[in-house]
Amino acid sequence: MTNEQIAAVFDQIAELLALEDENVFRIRSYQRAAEVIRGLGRELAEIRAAGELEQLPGVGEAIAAKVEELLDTGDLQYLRKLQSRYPEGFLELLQVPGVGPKHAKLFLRELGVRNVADLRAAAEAGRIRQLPGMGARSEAKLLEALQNWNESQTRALLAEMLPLAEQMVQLLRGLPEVERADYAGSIRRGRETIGDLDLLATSQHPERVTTAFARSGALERVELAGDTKVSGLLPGGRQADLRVVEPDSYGAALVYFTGSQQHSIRLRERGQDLGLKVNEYGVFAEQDGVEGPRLAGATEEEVYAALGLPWIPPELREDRGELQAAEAGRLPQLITLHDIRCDLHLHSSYTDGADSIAALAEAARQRGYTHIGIADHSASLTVAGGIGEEQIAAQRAEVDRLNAQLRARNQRMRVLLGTEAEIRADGTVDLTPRIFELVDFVVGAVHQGFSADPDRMTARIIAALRTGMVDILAHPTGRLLLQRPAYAVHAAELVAAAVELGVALEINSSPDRLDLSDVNARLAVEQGALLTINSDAHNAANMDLIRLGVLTARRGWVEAPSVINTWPLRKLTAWLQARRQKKAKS
DNA sequence: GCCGTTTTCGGCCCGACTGTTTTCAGTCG
Repeated sequence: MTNEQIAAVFDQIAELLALEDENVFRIRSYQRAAEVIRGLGRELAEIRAAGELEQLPGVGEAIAAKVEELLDTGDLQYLRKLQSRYPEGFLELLQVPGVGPKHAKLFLRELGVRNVADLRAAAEAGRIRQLPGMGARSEAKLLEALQNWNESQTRALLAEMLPLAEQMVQLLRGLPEVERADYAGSIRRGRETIGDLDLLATSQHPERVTTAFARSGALERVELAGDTKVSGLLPGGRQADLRVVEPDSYGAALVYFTGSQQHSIRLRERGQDLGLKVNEYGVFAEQDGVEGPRLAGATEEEVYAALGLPWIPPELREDRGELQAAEAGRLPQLITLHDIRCDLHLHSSYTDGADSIAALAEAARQRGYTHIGIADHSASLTVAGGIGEEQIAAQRAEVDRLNAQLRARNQRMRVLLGTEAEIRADGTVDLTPRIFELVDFVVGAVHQGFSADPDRMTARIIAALRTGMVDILAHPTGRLLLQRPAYAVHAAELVAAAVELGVALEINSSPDRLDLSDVNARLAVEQGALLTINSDAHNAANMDLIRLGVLTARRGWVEAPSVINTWPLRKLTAWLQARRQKKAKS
């Protein structure tokens, strides 16, 4: 079983235990274990083989035993037992906004509601309002939630939500009484998919802002509106939450609403140890349960400082060791968009790209880059109009002409020519070494035969790397977010091979790829792999997508020096030269 | 269920909002 599958089992156990009205801390243990497992770079099977399961944070004797059972049998008796107490599909009820374990069980017990369809029928028949603790209002809210449920239940891609978030922040900043406004939540942390949009504003009069926002029409439907909080649905059905606090609390609120929840919990626990209370309004001295004066709150830096920590970049706030690193003064110097000097995976109009090489070079120059790499599809990817040696030779001539022109105009921009080769099912590459008479570098990629099992896929890619023909491995795990699962290969083995062979692993910035993932990027960093962050743009405008790749890299604790896109052109070409010489010798 | 250079037992983050059971439980993040 994959880490993701095992994490999903623990999430399910947590939901079932909540139905059982179990101790909340026991429930939280399973949730925490699930999150820790999702954040692992290594596969659980490997960690188990090394006898290190119980060394994972949040994994003790009981959970370790369950991991082992899942790895050995692909099944878990404990889960089966819990599941057997509820109808199939019952847990889906908990996905309906406003329905928690208590109500779900009430519906089952009193009305025989077994799934979402039953619930809808009961609500439409007016039977919910007859239940103890429920009324006509509860029933109406439930019906409304059910109506919007389908459209809002899937997560959205980061790229889809970022513009929406920026738009909302602009709107908020334009409201009277608003002093500051920002987006927070998982979008500020740069997560690859986003569940809902968290917005934060400051004002001396929070209630005026929440009222104005609720009336602004920004939300298609307002679900909840209080003095400091508004929730509702954006056009398109995405959930949005606005919180408004006073300026003195801005930093504390930003920390809190940026999360992650686990990061917030760790901060509050740390506060407790120091005799401090941490909430979204600030850090307060606390004695015998009595809240003392506010020690921090206006800025994030101040809040972290009150807890004896340096400011932690939002992308790291996942409870994946960032507090320990901060305490030890070992936070990474995260790569920034500003560090990027080039984009090495661009498609031109020679194949399925929209723009000429010259247009791409100019777009890159405008972005402050000093060089780019064209990597059009090679001949065997016919669906993308892949090109053979003859056309690559024509590209070479054009690139040489263009570089001469750029030099003549004293423009600090150079074009490297690459090609995106196919890694075939047998682990060979659809090119011969002669290609290096024409191109400066080769990007290797798998575009077909994805259904192969992970063992075979891993062997296939590593074999391709061993040919020495591949300088950059594009979108290494082949996932497609919200479409195709993340584990097409054994990432850890792939990283090890890339390190051994000096191949750069790509963080592909396509919105539905972001591959390597944050977790795998971190694994690569820890193993000392070279990385490359590329847009994979098929037109000049999409070169801006590299921002997503940089966010993903930051989530993976990536620092600039290990990313070849941050290197000066001279260093990059020297690296490629050295690889060619090594290949020639072998 | 996990965790611990003050603990191997007794803790475990904190607050907003809603609807309804007039004092709070349920849900959410």
